[in-house]
Amino acid sequence: MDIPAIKVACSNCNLRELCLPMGLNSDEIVKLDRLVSTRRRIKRGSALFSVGDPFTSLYAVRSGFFKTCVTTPDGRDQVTGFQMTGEIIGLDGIVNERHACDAVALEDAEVCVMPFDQVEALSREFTTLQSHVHKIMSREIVRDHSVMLLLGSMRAEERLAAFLLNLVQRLHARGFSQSELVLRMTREEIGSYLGMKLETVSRTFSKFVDEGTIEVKQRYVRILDTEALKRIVTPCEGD
Amino acid sequence: MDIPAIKVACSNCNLRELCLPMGLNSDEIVKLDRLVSTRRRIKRGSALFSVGDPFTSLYAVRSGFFKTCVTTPDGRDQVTGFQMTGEIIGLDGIVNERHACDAVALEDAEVCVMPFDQVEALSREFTTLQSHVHKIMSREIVRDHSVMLLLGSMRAEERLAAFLLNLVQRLHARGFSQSELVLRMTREEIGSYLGMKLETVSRTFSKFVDEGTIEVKQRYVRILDTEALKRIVTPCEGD
DNA sequence: CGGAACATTGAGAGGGATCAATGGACGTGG
DNA sequence: CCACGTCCATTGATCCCTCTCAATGTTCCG
Repeated sequence: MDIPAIKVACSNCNLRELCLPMGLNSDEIVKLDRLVSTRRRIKRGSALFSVGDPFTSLYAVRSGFFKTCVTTPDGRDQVTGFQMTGEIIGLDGIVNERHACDAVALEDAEVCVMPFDQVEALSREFTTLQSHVHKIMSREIVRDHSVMLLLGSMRAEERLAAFLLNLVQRLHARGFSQSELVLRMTREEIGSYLGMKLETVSRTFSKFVDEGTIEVKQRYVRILDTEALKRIVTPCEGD
Repeated sequence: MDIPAIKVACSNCNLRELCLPMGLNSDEIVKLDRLVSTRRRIKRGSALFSVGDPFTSLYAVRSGFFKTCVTTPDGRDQVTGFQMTGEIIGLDGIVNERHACDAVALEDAEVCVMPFDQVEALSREFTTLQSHVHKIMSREIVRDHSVMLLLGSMRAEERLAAFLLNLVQRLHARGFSQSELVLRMTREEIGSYLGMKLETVSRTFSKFVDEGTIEVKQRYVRILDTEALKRIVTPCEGD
């Protein structure tokens, strides 16, 4: 191979403050480099893994945007999450050594492949990584619980407002605007995630536009009044 | 203290096939004994821990029945799970070193306290436990995703049917009947978990009774036609 | 026995689903 | 460059499932 080996390494990755190495010291990150040896490119619309695939690795999103979804035997499916840069995909596969959901790229994407046996070996070796892995899994559990809260006890407007706020917050942490975003998913995918039909998603967007809370042009969304969105999510702060 | 020290140990616990030690060999279980040193009794209606409490330990349910729930700022709450004998509570606390939900005993209960720093230390020491802890967390994530599917895309009857089937299945794994159960939670708690109002839960029970699928007498439920329940959850097997 | 907590059932209202039609954005190929 | 098809989004009209409000019944316990 004459292709100059681009060093695939956490230590020189500009995402290290968002990704697995977050909070590790430079010494520890160098050890991590042993773990992340390969990258994988995923085309828009194709799957990083699918239900039933043997589980071998966790994946860190390096670029692009993913959705994960589960499917009922009768074909309905539920988007369980959207993952952006620096987030970890694949934790669902650990229990049964097979993936329990599909992970699909919503735009051309690249992930760092982290073979799970190596993750385990390395986290036996040094405490910081061990703690880190545990926190990543725990964070996912807490996130899932807040989605359950959303699905179980919020109305359409509250769900969409919470969704938008969550998205901009995560994008902001990645250096993007606090008030503008481009949705990478369709209305139907948003609806699936939020437990509502795509028409309801669209109508709710239109409602927010009418109220002057946001501007929408297809996938582009501009938040004009963040406070209004927050009030929708939490109707009576202080009650 | 004159109270004879009852040995608190996984190695002589009759739940070891269901609980943390599941699948470990006797050698490894002896090591686990170092970890589980104390038990704690929780009265019906009181909390094992609450939102915001410092996180120190995971808990294995030894007897009794718990619910975990999260709360919105405006007071609505969502039951995120029901835990029975052998199941692990507290994983939500790992990320922020504070608990993110309340865990409340639905009947007088007893838990084994597993200080998390010791869990981490021991799982650095031996691989089987490490793998086990990872699987327990991953199982929780997969479970949460299936609850999201339930909340996001099922109707009331499907939700309740899925709930009943899940409960009896878990109870059966603990040696109880496949067709009879006593609910430990109120209609309101079931409703909160399933994202529906208590009246709807009650009505749906009545509907199942009318159809001859189950018998209900308050908290006591007898399943007369398991297949019918399964058909409700998966309306068109094969479509 | 009386009260509190929990459960059932009814009647009516409403939020979101469903069905359906239209319109815009984008990519491909002529 | 425009035509065309496809995918996606918007909007309207109607329906229905579940919520809400309300009354009654049951169980449990002091």
